[in-house]
Amino acid sequence: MTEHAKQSLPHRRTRHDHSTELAEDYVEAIAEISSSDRNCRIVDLAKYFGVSHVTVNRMVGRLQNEGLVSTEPYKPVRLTAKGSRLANRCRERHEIVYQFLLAIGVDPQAAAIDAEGIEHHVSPETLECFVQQTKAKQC
Amino acid sequence: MTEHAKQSLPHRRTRHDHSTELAEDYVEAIAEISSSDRNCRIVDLAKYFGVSHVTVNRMVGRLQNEGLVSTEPYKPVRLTAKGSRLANRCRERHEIVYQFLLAIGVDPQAAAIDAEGIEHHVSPETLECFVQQTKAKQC
DNA sequence: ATTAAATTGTAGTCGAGGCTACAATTCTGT
DNA sequence: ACAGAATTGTAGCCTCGACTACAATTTAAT
Ligand SMILES: [Mn+2]
Ligand SMILES: [Mn+2]
Ligand SMILES: [Mn+2]
Ligand SMILES: [Mn+2]
Repeated sequence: MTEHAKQSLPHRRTRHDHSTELAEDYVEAIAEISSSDRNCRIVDLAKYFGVSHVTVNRMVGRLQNEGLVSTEPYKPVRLTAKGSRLANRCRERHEIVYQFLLAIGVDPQAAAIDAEGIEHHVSPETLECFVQQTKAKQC
Repeated sequence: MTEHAKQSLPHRRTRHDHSTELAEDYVEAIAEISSSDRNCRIVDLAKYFGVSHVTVNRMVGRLQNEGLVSTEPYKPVRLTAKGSRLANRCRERHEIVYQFLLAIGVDPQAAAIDAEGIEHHVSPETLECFVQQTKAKQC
């Protein structure tokens, strides 16, 4: 650790959050689409994220390299066990952030938008505080 | 607007937040360093963010193109009026997010780290809710 | 005044994440 | 069965944000 690591730690952490963000959103999306549709296709993900199918195609390849999804040419995308576990964790965290924003009075539309970005920067400690606050508000 | 814009709006918004994030963090850092040191140098920013001076150098060039900073070769980096206004807005938003996290019980270290990423995804509506919550807790 | 150190600039590389254009494959309707 | 539509894959391009290695300039020490 360099002398200024303490100073730059928050920004280093933010950069790390961003490096894992897409994988998290992808497995979450694949889980959601798979549960309703039964089959998650490349085009579904392209529509979901608002990007081209080419971008999705390459990202799915990366997720496969990381062991999070399994797919074959021209076949649907499925989550591996590892991918499923990650998806569940992300879905729970996302839901906690979203419900917390609602609980403090943010309107549903803004809460949905903000939660999509915020979720990736919430540490376990902060997440726990969100849970407690949401509970408190519901009493 | 395409047919699925509504579905993909949160992710589009998150991508947009990320596209403006670095400029926001840079002007905020330049303002902070300038206020204590008097002179903000490339190396100061490199240490502050934990990146190489080359990365900073190019980013400062971009900020200059956007009219946020002014600098000359081998000279310190200064904020323009426009850059100063942006820095002030970002500093205020950052502080609100940080104080809010403290108010709901997050420890200072975690709050500092999480706030650095969260701040860029907080809409004006949500920010206002943060302010109200922080006030409420202080009573 | 010279040398050494610090700072800044430049050249060239890399991977991530976006795109368009086009080719290949699979699915669907008649 | 086969033509057309939808889907998926491939080639090639771009910008951003990071890096190393090295050159130029400025600052500091002797
Ligand atoms: Mn999500
Ligand atoms: Mn997200
Ligand atoms: Mn930040
Ligand atoms: Mn972010």
